[in-house]
Amino acid sequence: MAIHKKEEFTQKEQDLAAFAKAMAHPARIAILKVLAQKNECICGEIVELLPLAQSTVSQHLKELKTAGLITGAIDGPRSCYCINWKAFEKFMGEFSFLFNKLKVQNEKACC
Amino acid sequence: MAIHKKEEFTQKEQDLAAFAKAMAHPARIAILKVLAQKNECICGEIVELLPLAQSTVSQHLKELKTAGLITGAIDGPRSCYCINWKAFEKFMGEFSFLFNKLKVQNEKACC
DNA sequence: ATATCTTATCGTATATTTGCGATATAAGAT
DNA sequence: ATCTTATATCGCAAATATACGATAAGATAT
Repeated sequence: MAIHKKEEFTQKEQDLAAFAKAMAHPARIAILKVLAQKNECICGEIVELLPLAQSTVSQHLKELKTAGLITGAIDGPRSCYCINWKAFEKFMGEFSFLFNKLKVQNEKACC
Repeated sequence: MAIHKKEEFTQKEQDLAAFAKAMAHPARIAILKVLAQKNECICGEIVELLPLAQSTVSQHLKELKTAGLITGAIDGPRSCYCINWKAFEKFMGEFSFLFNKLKVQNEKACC
């Protein structure tokens, strides 16, 4: 790859790609699903639900947190995570804007 | 990574992750944007619009096609690509179902 | 048949991701 | 202070992704 070319795209393109990347792994999808279903913020419960080592789950949580998809707070000896609904809304909205809106106009694709 | 663990997740989780992965690069977001904006199916025009070599763009197109996000057809000496709106609708719908629906119930997150 | 134009594929270098065990950190219990 | 419990981080190995030039393949024109 030599030199990254990612910087040559627009900020919005990079942001959408980063959002997608954060979800581009079944483990992270599964984590988000758990967090979405249980209103209570979870922590080590996730480790038990996933077929992965604790350190690996922690790494995935960190990635989701860095991407802004979830929030995390320390709760005594354990950590508590929640979905960041606002970030979700923002990105889903942008995707819809980019594609669904255009779809209405251009439904008849040529191939 | 030694052994892939992806297979240990549900098919739906894997599918959503694959969909997200296909969009997890600004170049592919940019390609989708171009295809969404121009109703005409494009080909080498994309190469001119992106800051990437022709072979790299071709590779990204292949990934999008493999993921089912775009369709491709040979048109004389050139290739013609279009967005697969149905796949888009399907995946966006699943994301909405997974997260937006739940959001209504659980808006008051604890962190 | 040859030349040209467009796109796909191959080979390869480098960067990033994924996963785990081991270890650190931090809070609470004994 | 020490032990346990929960979580984060480090270090490493293996797998994937990214990018490009070179080359192949296919269509059209000369």
